[in-house]
Amino acid sequence: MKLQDTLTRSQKEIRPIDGQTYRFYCCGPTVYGAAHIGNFRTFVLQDVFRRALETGGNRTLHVRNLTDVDDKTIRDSQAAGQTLKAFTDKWRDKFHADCKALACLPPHIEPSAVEHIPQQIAMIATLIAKGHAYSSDDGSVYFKISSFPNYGKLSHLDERELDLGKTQNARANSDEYEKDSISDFVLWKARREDDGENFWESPWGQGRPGWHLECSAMIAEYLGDSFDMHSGGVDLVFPHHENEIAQSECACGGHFAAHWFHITHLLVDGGKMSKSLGNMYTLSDLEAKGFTPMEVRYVLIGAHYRKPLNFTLESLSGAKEALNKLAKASNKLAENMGTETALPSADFGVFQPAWDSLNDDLNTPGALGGIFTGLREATKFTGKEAAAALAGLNRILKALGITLPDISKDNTDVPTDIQQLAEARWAARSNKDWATSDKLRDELAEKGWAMKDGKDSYELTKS
RNA sequence: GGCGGAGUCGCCAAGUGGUAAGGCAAUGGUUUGCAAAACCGUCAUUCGUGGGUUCGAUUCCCACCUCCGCCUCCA
Repeated sequence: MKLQDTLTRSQKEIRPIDGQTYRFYCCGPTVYGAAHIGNFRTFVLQDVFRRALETGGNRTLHVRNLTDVDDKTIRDSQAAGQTLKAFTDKWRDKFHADCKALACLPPHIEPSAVEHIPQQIAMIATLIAKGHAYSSDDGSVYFKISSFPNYGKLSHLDERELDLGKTQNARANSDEYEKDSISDFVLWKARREDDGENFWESPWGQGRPGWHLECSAMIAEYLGDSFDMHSGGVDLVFPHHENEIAQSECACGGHFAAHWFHITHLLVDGGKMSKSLGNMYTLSDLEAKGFTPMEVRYVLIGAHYRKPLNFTLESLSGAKEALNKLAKASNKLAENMGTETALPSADFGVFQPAWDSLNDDLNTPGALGGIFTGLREATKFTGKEAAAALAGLNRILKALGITLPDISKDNTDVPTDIQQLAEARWAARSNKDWATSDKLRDELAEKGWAMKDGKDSYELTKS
């Protein structure tokens, strides 16, 4: 698979270092609230990346962390009057439920920061021993940026630019901790009054780990000093991933991630998403509006991951129809293949262009287009050909993580009163009593049921 | 101020130095008592604006406009 690499700013074929398993790390959520669709754009695209590899017959090792200790989790758990663990567990469970609803495969390993404090302390000790970090008087530990010449290679920021950024922002929060250089970042935060009971013992006193370090330590634990790919939202490029590179390369040697995959932020109605604008949707918000998680997923993969995706409610409605169209086509293929069976096959057939798009820098919208184009041809097939097409369709849909809505007619239970109304209308219609017939149809519509007339029978569907 | 990304039909969105995929919506027809559904069609001489290079640009170059991200703990 060809994939853009943030570090070299070029497309590279991604291959496993060990020649067998694609081992990659994705920065997971900070569990202090429900993730929003912007967060999910990242997680869904990472999921497609993994699915595409697996569909291609490859093995993967997917590691994604949970950030369950940081300023926000501590602050909000205290505000909620809960222990940090109770609070983060609750949001972790919500995150898992949302991921499942969005058809994201659970990572093979999902380490939590709190459960890896010893590994983090060990890494800090190594960094100090090697001269890349120092502790300050208050018991915090900082990474010494000047000790790592490659600092800035991922975000392409040189020292002058970093300095400029600082002066510009002039840090309202500049000094809670003491450090040698303002660019140095914290590895271990000394315990503060407002941390409450959330602190751990360390050689430098009580405190808690810095955010960047959590990931480096967990990566070292599960993926070692070198692995195939590291991913996250674009905003993590600097400083988070830049700092991870510094920590990990200095502590472990190795070349850390061979490939950097960053997903661009989405826009909502052409502008940025923000709480104050009321356009920060969570999955639950959208479900409350009557959309299904699969429709949300469809929209999220509807744009290339390196381009801004403009999320609108209108595109969500479009997704609903597009999924229905796919489901109909799928049923049509099943019907046309007769007694044949859609055996799994390595051949994509008419969907080969869709598969090629997916493998060309994860071009998901190109793949979706390829599916519809292929379907135009495939729905004319019969017997073996139709069976082969259905197998190909199932395979490409699986790679995209799309499951089709069940549009079979007899899957809904019709309440008795609705059934009676429908019978009454059918009788009126049979007697050519159009007035009564239309009136009853409206009545059914008000109750949320659509009555569609066939030649000799009718069909009731929930609207 | 620095670095980076984006502007393609009403909406979402691919793509390419050789004349614009796909989905939604819309719309015509068949069908229907009328609808719905289904099926068959139609739907960008044009790719933010202005220049330039070229036989030819939406695709390359320059300028400008607009939007977005990052510049120390935000996916």
